[in-house]
Amino acid sequence: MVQYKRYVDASFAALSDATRRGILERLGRSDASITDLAGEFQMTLTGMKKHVGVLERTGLVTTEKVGRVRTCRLGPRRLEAEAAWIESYRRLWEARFDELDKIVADLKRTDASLHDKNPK
Amino acid sequence: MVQYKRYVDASFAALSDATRRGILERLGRSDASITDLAGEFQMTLTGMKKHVGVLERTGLVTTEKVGRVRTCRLGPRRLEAEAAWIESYRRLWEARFDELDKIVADLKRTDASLHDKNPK
DNA sequence: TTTATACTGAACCATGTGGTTCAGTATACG
DNA sequence: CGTATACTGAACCACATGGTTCAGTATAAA
Repeated sequence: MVQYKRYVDASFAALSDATRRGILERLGRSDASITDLAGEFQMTLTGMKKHVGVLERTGLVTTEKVGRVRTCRLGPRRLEAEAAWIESYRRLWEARFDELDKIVADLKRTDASLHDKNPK
Repeated sequence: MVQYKRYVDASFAALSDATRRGILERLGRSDASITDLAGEFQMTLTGMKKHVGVLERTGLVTTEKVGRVRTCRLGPRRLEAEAAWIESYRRLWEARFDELDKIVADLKRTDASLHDKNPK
């Protein structure tokens, strides 16, 4: 459970970087080597390796080294827990604002009846 | 567009901390002061103020100070862009793996016909 | 065997993060 | 008035992040 939370932490953190989101989108089109990715995102190999490492640690990317080249592909994680958290938050948000609407409506009613009884 | 990306960056970063996700869930139940939140999440007022500041900057929380107390409530942002990104990623992931399945199927077919022509 | 390619790791750097303490300010209460 | 409450800002801390350079190692190609 704590472990679960940490995974969500790590995934959201991984997604908070535009380059890493770009890498995921890129790997959605086709697999790529570190050199490919470094070229496309204008970064040193070392820099790209680090980003791939972050994505790999969260399970969003897997890699395999054959000869000199390390091929990167989308990993097994599908952001289910993250999608679920966001969806449940959105429902919470709706519920909360419905509730506030009700309170506002009540206030308006009270206000109206005050005006009825005590206009001024 | 760049600005849009930065907002997504900031939201995902804000969500990468379990305490901040907890604060959002808590505020979904009812509004709360900094003192309330600091007590519930066992943290100093200053520490909590910082978390609220992060959430406020991303629009996930709004606050209003009346007298001595600052009341925090859920803000206008509903994580639409973030939910959309994750959903589109999940579709990409499905498509990519369907494609890989097809490749594997092709390989199996080729392999089978090789066996037909050249059993060994 | 030499040379070029592809990656890797260590070390460094500036900046950000998640937390603290301490010293305030502003407001409410008696 | 004096005192307690609620927050705020500055400063500090250890550590993480996003990037770099530089010096390797391992493999492929000529």
